[in-house]
Amino acid sequence: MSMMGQSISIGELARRADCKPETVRYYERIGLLRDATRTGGGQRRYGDDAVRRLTFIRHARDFGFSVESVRELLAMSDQPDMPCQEVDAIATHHLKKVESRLQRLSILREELQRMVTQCAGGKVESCRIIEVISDHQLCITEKSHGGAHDLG
Amino acid sequence: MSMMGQSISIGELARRADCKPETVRYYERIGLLRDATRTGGGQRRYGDDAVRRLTFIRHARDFGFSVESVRELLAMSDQPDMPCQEVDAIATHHLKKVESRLQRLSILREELQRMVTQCAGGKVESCRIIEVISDHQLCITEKSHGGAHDLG
DNA sequence: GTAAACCTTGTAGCAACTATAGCTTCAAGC
DNA sequence: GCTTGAAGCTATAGTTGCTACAAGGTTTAC
Repeated sequence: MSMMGQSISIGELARRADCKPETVRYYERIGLLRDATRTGGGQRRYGDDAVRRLTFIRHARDFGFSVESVRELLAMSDQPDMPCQEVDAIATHHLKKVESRLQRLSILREELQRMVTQCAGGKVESCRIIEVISDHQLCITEKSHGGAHDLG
Repeated sequence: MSMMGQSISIGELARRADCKPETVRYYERIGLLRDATRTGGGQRRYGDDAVRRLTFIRHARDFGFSVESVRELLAMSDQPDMPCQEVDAIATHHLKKVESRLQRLSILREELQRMVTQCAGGKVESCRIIEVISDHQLCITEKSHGGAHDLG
């Protein structure tokens, strides 16, 4: 137990875990963080345990674990005596996803590289990029590229 | 001009471009596809041009181009006489994004591999996976892993 | 005592669809 | 011509993981 008890404001907590107050409130709302104790005026105050917990969450998210996976990981880390098979299962599953995404992305890179390299810089009419997008036949791979999401 | 004119239903169109009717209606709503002609009863009917356009859209999306990029690519492919610099710029920009995502994902893979390999399969208390998530110091890389999104 | 900095809730927005509900229309068989 | 079942219609809400308001209330430092 720290001497200070619950003395950290939401802004300070967010700063320590490198996120924003809105995110902290969001995690509370969806039940990743417990309801904070409040001041007389209704503001949230946290202790060091909350800093650790939020740091764990942010780091797991940073690893790409979904919020639901983080929820499970948290539940398990709260049960230190349990065997860690499930933890391992979640991490392994996640690793597989990362690996398959990597594979599809590297196919995509090749395809895009080819497109860009072959574009002679003339008119749209004869643009290789437009051609390849128009005609799947021109792709190296038969299959789809996996719809590489959220790359802007 | 085809003999058939506008005779393809939304379901058939979706099938030909490998997507769902909902997606077609969505593309119409956001202006990627022009408003379809309608039967007396109000159902959409399409011609071969719509098949080509939708196929282009789906393929571009499959390449990971954002809807906004697709919109620009479509506008350009509608102007065959223009120089294709902008097309090239969009594709090159996208390629860069793919490359940087690839880099971050492969760092992530290493990190996850290390975690999973070092997990001895004992109790949660001493689980390497939980430890690494708890303590960023244990990571190979100083920086964040880039918050690998949407991997499930 | 007051002003700046911080906090509160609730709601809406982002991307790119996907799904649902409750209804209407179409095409084919009889 | 009639029935039936698949497919279509609109409108709206849900998905994921936050982020960004608006319109106020609280704390803290001077």
